[in-house]
Amino acid sequence: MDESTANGRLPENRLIAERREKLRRLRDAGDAYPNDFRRDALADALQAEFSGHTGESLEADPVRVSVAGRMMSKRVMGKASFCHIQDRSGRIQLFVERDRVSPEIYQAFKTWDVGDIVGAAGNLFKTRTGELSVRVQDLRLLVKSLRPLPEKWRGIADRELKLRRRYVDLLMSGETRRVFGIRTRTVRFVRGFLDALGFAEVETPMMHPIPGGAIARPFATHHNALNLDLYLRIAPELYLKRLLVGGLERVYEINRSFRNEGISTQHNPEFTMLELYQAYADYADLVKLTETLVREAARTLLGTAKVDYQGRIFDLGHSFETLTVEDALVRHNPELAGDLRNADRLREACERAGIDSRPEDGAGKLQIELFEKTVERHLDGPVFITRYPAEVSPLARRNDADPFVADRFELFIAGRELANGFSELNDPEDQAERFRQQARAKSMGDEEAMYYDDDYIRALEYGMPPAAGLGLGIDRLIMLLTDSPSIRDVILFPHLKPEAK
RNA sequence: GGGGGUAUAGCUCAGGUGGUAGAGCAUCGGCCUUUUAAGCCGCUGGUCCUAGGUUCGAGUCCUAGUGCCCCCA
Repeated sequence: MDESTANGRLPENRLIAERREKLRRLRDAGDAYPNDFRRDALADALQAEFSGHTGESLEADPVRVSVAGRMMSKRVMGKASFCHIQDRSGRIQLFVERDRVSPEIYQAFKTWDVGDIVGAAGNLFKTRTGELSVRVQDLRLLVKSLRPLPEKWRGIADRELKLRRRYVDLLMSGETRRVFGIRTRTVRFVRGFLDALGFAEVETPMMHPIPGGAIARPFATHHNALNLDLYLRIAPELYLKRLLVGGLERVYEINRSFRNEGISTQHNPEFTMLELYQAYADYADLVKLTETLVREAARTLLGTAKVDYQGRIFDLGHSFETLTVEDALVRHNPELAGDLRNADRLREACERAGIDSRPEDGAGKLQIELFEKTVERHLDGPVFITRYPAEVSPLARRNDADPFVADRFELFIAGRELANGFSELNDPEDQAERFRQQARAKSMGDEEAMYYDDDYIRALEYGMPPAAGLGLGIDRLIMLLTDSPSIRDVILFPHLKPEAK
């Protein structure tokens, strides 16, 4: 346990106090935090280029390098020592000899700690065991680390500490670095994929006077100067569709959105989503686009369309199955065949399944409640579920032949919703009526129901081109690609309760 | 919201039935010029998550709480 110091600064223990004393001596000797060291090589590039060289060739044709990084191990053997430094690319070993760097520097080196950041220059060579290393001629301490790193072999085992001190986790865990490397490259892939199709990346407000675009509870905030209540966005949808009205025709936003809901292995209060809108396209076009995007993401990031997730293989290489909401419901609730739009029968089924329903819920809402409870987790997929009830799709276009349903789909993989898309409702009068229904539901206590958005209706009244839109959970896609069981594993700093004092 | 698990040294973990709190790594001191979980010798280091309770005595048993993890809703 950390002890508070008498002067009320950071909690300290003996190890930190010892390092702080070393820092004090460094300050006395000069600049303790220099920023004039420059390296000319990264560890992995050196490994890639010179690991294949023999010791003899490196002696005959010396390669001088400057490297810098955090000291991750240190082995002092009398008048010579080894240590490994880690930079953003990987690790390389330093060989430090007293009589080469000078007795003074060697003596100082012996007092440095694992975790310190150092810069070194010297010639590459091969050790007796064949490891490419730097025979150090110049060596400097660049940053004194005051806090010890976790135990070198097992790293951080405490899950909470991994999340709270992600900076330490990133230093210690190659697996964590792998996951976030894939995250970075996935986002880059999505941008490249959409840019190539002529989509424009845009940024829309995160603070909304009227939260909209999804069925969810918002976070509230306040603008002091304007004395205005605002909400953190639950989705960028209504702003992106205003851009369709504005003629942008193909837009996307890789957006952070915020939903005031519970936290679980599948939910973080803030999460990253892709939303895109394409004019002169319908939901079937976006089914194809979604399938291609997910498949090519796997191929690009993993080199294969067969994704190993939590011990099971999901093959994204074949065309994905398609199933309607009602067919899926009957598959798992055969007794409902023929009664899928009978609200009374659906309500009975909901009660049997332990679902609380509201008296005002119609057949569509009840269908979806039952779907989420009895069907979703069985959807290994990849499978597109289509024909969602219009009642639960207030922003989606109705199906021409069957107005009970909307031209909407969701993609499920491993029992989880990964994407949601539909043909957009661009009839301003129909949209106004759907907003009125939502507002009624809100006034009757449905906290997730939507607000009536006047400006959005006004935008539609100018005329929004026929279009389709898609939302895709980036965090969930990355969970799939990195074989991560929890959303917290793919978010650098997931939400946690405040640290206990 | 309900159930289960977990919390001990800086880190990773042991601590049958209640009886002076342990190991490895790290730190500190000594030896060691090709090691790589380096090695050898020696010394340190603890609010046993918090608050109550039972008891002569609690890391251990009981109650409540808190963080984290898992399952269910």
